[in-house]
Amino acid sequence: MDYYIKGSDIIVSEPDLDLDETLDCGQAFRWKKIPSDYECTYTGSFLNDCLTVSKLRDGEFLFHNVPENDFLSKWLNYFDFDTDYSELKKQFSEDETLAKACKFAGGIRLLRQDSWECLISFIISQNNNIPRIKGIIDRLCENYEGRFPYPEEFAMETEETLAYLRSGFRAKYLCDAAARVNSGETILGDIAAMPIDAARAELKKIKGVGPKVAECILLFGMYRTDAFPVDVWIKRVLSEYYPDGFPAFAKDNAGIAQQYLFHYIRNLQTAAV
DNA sequence: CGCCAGGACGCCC
DNA sequence: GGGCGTCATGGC
Repeated sequence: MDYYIKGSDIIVSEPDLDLDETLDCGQAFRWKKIPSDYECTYTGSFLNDCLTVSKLRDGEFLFHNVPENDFLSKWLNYFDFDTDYSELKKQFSEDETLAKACKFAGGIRLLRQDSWECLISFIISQNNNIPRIKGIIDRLCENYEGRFPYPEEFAMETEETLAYLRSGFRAKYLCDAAARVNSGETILGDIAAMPIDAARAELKKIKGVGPKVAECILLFGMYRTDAFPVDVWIKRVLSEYYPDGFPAFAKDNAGIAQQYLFHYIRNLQTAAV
């Protein structure tokens, strides 16, 4: 990744980034594609921090009105710009199916999101579809002036006060999660540093957090790249392409490989196989 | 109208 | 420890 400053903006060169594939692939839910004079523009947030980013051309992006300090301290990390995805994809491509997946959606990057925001977001995600997940999170943030509520704020909510979310049976899970985090019974920063099986067990103490959601929090909210969320789509991939198990060489970055595979299998009809 | 959505829980055996 | 009905809500 290279960047330079142009007025109040930052221009970023990064061949291994596609905004659609990265910001609208089901790992984050607060990014919106908005009309603009550019080929593609997204606006969204990460906790309190808002950003508008446009594609100028393949591999070149405009970060609107971002001070260099903010870019270096927040967005560089959020977009995982210090990781060489070309190298990762090269490693993955030893495997035939992964090679196809990387070729199909090579602009996916793993966003380094906030663990608290991920915990809430992926509790909402269970047995739900992406448009509705986004709607619920939109209503939540609108209620907090467009930002994501802090644990101490969310812990004040009850199933009744959360009715406006229309999150259904998940409201009681959200309350339990907020109460645990706010009381210190669950310390997400500590969990992020635990051996992965201990971290899984600790996350699953939260009501509404099962194997899949725990894995998503580890991968998307704690940058545990060895976490491997298995949903119906990945189950299909595993049974069809990896009956003898997932390739061991990709184990440390299995979660990132999972992102390519998830996108690939979901769009298999449009992917030139 | 029924079916499904990046699942988890509670209860059953 | 695996199998199964149930859980709100909304888009199709």
